[in-house]
Amino acid sequence: MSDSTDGAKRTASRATSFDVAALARVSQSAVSRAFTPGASIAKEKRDRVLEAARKLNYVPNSIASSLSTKRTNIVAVILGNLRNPFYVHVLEAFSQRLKALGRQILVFTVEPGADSDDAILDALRYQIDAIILTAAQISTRMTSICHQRGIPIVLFNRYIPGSDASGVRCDNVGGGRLIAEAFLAAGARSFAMITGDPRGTTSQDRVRGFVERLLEGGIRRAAIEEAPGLSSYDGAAAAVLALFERRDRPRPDALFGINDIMAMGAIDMLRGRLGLTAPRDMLVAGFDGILEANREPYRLTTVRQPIDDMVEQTLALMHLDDPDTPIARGVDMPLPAQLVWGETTPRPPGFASAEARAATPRRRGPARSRN
Amino acid sequence: MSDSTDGAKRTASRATSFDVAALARVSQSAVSRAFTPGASIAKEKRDRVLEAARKLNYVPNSIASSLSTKRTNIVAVILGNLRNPFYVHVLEAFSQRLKALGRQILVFTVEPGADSDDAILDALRYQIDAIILTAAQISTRMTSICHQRGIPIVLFNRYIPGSDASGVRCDNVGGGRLIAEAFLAAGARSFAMITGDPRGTTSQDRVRGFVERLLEGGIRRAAIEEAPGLSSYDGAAAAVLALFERRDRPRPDALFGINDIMAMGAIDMLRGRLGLTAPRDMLVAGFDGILEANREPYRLTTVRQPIDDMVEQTLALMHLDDPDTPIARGVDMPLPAQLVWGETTPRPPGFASAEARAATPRRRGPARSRN
DNA sequence: CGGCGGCTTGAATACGCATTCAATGATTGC
DNA sequence: GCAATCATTGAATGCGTATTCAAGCCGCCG
Repeated sequence: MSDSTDGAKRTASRATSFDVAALARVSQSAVSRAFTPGASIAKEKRDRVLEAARKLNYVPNSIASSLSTKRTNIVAVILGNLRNPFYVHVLEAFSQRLKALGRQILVFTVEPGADSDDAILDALRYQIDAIILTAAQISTRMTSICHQRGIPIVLFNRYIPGSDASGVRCDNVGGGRLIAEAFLAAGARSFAMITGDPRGTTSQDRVRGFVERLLEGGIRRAAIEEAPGLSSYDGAAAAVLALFERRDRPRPDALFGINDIMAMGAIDMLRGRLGLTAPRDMLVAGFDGILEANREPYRLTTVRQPIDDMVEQTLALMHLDDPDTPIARGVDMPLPAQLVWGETTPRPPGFASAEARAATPRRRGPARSRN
Repeated sequence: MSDSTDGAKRTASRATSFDVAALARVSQSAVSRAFTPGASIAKEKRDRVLEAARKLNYVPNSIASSLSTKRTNIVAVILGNLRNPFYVHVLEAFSQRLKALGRQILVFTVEPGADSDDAILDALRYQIDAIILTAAQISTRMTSICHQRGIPIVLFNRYIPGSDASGVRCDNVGGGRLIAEAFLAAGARSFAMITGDPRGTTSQDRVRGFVERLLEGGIRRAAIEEAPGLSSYDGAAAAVLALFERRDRPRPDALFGINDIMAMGAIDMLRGRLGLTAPRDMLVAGFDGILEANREPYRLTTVRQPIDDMVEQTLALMHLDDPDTPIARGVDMPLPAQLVWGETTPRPPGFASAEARAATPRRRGPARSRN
């Protein structure tokens, strides 16, 4: 375990391609070629190089490599809010896909509500090949700088009308409509929503779709309660309380949480403090389709975002493999959203049979092990 | 929004320090100095440089900088399992602290149970300044390579006896004892544990402390059920079922989930499928002290890991600011763990008063029935 | 048998910045 | 008033790799 040079300072002895070249009795070029797939080098010589590299524990220096190739194979992922499991799932999905593509991830977390300009500037210093932006504001100055530098930047789960940056998201308006429809089908009469950060089209679109569909059903009013402190479990819980303190309106019998984590906060507040259970005392629905919302205490009716498809589209927009492709500007790519029936709304007769559910074990079925 | 060169290919026009120097009529050295805090440069000249840089949208190239300084200011964080919110909180904590220290994070996710050697090699290519390893195996060959290269590597929430790598963790044995003690104080007679990955000292130590303390209390047996598919919510749920199918032992009246997420899975399975509620039908406790376990459906009694202290110790071990300090080898740094009373165990008389709880709203108030 | 194209190879160079070194001008101390 | 110290400056060099370029080598076709 402990070698001879025990108390040694950090000797920082890192073999370079020249060291390997010397040991293998070849040129440095040959070493470089040995580690470059598809490079022109005789098989026998490559083996000799790899052998020498192994002996020296040689690890190619990607930093130096990046300096000449002008590609780092690093993608920046800027996250706003890891308190919402949705974005954790998003990070996981990107991590998995980018690993498969041989890319690294530089993560940035930004205070929810703060703008992401600083994070983007940090990212640019590292010459990242692309930027994925979730849940954060961005200035047009930044998008313009990125374009000037040839860095693709894709907004995930949001879009900014008129912006140069492209965005991948789901059909939030349509999703909001699905929830309204489910509520109407269940015979609800009085409606409420809990929203988080009112900036951003994601939230607005969901509200719009919801209200729009209610209108078509003849419902002209819906209470909209904005949670304090932006989107969060706790904010939603507080918003539910506030909603119940309003005496000017009838108590709602259907509650739409703008995302699952807030719907969960609402459900817990309803049950724990107000003694109300869904769907008996109130219908509840969320949005996102996160794993956690399908667990026993919630079984939330929600709209599932097609994360995997969204991730794939995001990667496609970035053209990581052919950097010379012109960057797509201002593309808005909405993907279809799908209603997932849980148990916080009664299921209408037509939907009584088995439904596709979120990617968790069959509800109440024999639990399977894989996670 | 759209400038004149609309359909332009990726022009990749990035100003260099030479461009800035030319515009500011100074040498490239001056530009470098203008961006280096503490460098010797006249204030007036620096301003001139910064002005020119602004005009050109100049962003210093950290890659090139790293090549000469041999420091990237990047720290690799290797994560095993983002399905467990504990590690999400850990990532958040590191992200926040490292941002404050001006460092970037390169994240790697590793399949739970897989070894992390590949991720480490990838990290080394990027000349990261340090490695933080959570929830993953590591070979002695890797630790040795890291040491040879002068890269500090710190294991988070685990340690490997006899390894060169240092580790920061909490006192898992002591924590396990605390849970046993809480169960004993509540008068439990028959005990069970649900464990995940049996490799790794973290899980073993918790089991050991638990069993050890039970022995001291005169209890000689405890059922240990290993969840299929390693540590996970679903695995724990399955393990609970398996536990109840064992007819050879009395049904346990106290259940220790090796971590909170598994305890949550157990609680949901008990309640949803077996109709059992904690603490009425069974005492339940977990370990970690995650936010989620203190929500309404759980209110879990658990042992809180001092994440912030652990993060701080981890950073201290890495000596990011003085790279010439010899790397600490094989340090094992256990921090004290603290019992957090929830509602899944009865609180003994002495603890009836207010306790420090996790940061969520006060547990249920007067349950008003508004109907 | 001559020539041509394809595959390998190594020397040299570029990538963008930090830093060393020597020189200059400015300032202080005596 | 002069020497000595100090702050500021630019030219030059190095960091580790990829890539270009020209040269060497081989086999193959006509």
